[in-house]
Amino acid sequence: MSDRRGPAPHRPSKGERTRARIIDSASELFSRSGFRAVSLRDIAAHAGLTHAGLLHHFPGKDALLMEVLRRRDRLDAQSVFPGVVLPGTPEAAADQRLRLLVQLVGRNSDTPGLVALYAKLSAEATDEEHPAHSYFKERYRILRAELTALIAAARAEDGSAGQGDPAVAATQLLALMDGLQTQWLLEPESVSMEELVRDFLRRFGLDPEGGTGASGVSS
Amino acid sequence: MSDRRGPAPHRPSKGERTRARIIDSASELFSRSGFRAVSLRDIAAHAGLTHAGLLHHFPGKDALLMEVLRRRDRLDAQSVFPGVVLPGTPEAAADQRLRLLVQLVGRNSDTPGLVALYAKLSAEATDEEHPAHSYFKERYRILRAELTALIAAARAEDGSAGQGDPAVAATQLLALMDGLQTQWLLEPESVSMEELVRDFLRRFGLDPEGGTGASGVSS
DNA sequence: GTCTATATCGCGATAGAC
DNA sequence: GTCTATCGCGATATAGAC
Repeated sequence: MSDRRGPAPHRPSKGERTRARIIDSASELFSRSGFRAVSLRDIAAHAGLTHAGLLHHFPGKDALLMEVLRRRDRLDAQSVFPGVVLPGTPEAAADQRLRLLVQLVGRNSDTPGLVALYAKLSAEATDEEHPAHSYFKERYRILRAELTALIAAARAEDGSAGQGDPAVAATQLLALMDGLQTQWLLEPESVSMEELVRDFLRRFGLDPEGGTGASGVSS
Repeated sequence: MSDRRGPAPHRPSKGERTRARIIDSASELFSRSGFRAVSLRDIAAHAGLTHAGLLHHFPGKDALLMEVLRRRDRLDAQSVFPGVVLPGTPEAAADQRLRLLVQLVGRNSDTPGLVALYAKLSAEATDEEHPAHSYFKERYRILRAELTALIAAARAEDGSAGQGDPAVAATQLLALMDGLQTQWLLEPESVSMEELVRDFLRRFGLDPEGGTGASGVSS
């Protein structure tokens, strides 16, 4: 009954603000040290309450993890695959979206903590029993499908058809991005993720342009 | 002295046999459930002693892990990079060794437990403080160097020079193999690691032959 | 040299007071 | 909505029995 306007900005209650603070803290600590190494007590202390207080807002550590993951994925996907996040959103031209993808890879170099978290989690989550198992399974399924469509569209655009199965290229591209993260985390100076992904795309006749000409490896 | 012949086969003492039994048990359990999920008590029980007894032979869980890793790496490297394991060993032709590499990728599909262990460990080990950090750093450095030399040699053999920097291809190939493992562990039916690696090599003008013609992805 | 028993710690989780 | 108190569990450290 107040005089609010606009599409329900939803003023947060105290509980909702606490919840958000907890997710922020969890995201930061998980990014810094991984899932297993961080305790609920650590997160709670960082957010300014006790671990029992935290458990009032989330049923358990696993549920908290999922919230952190979902928030990050949602933000990342928004730029390259807007249609997945908000169905019906018009998508940019394929070659423009390929550029965005390469940029996203480059931007990941600014948050090594989060990159490491994903690397650890996607490995941990290969266990059937891991709380995030089905989440990652679904995530890869969607990413493969979206990348396949993106590659097919990019080829249709510049007329270079028949360079092999787009699904094969998509699976390889996804694997390349994942694998480069491990090498880059171990030795950031020696591996330029962005340049190596760009080179890979060029080899598939998908030139995302804007390259610097650097080789992508040193040492 | 006895009438032994040959290069000192070194008859094992009781302690050495216990040590070997422990490494066997650790290898099996780590492969089945990963590093974190297996306790020293589990390993000790499997090897027929208590966890404190085990700690008499190894200073800690980490040291035990390293023994398991070294043994596996040594066996794998022997086929593709014999020169690294036994310096001075003559190496087969490059194109023959590429075939061995692809076969090794295919053979990994028979031991999902070990593949999962490596995936988890290489992610965990990106932390500076992880006990296996420098081991993995060195491992990737060596693998990149050896793969670079192998690719360069293969190109020299069949006369197809100037297809781009071999070091770039080597880094990408290594990343591809790692990344494919994650996807394959999550959904084995949908990802054929061997075929996707073969396809990648073909695209670089390095045809390891013997392919089946299957696409490497389904679903 | 080989191993066991015991003690201590920090974890995730729950119950109930305020 | 947050606290204190407490549970059972697994990892780790040490003292000392065989």
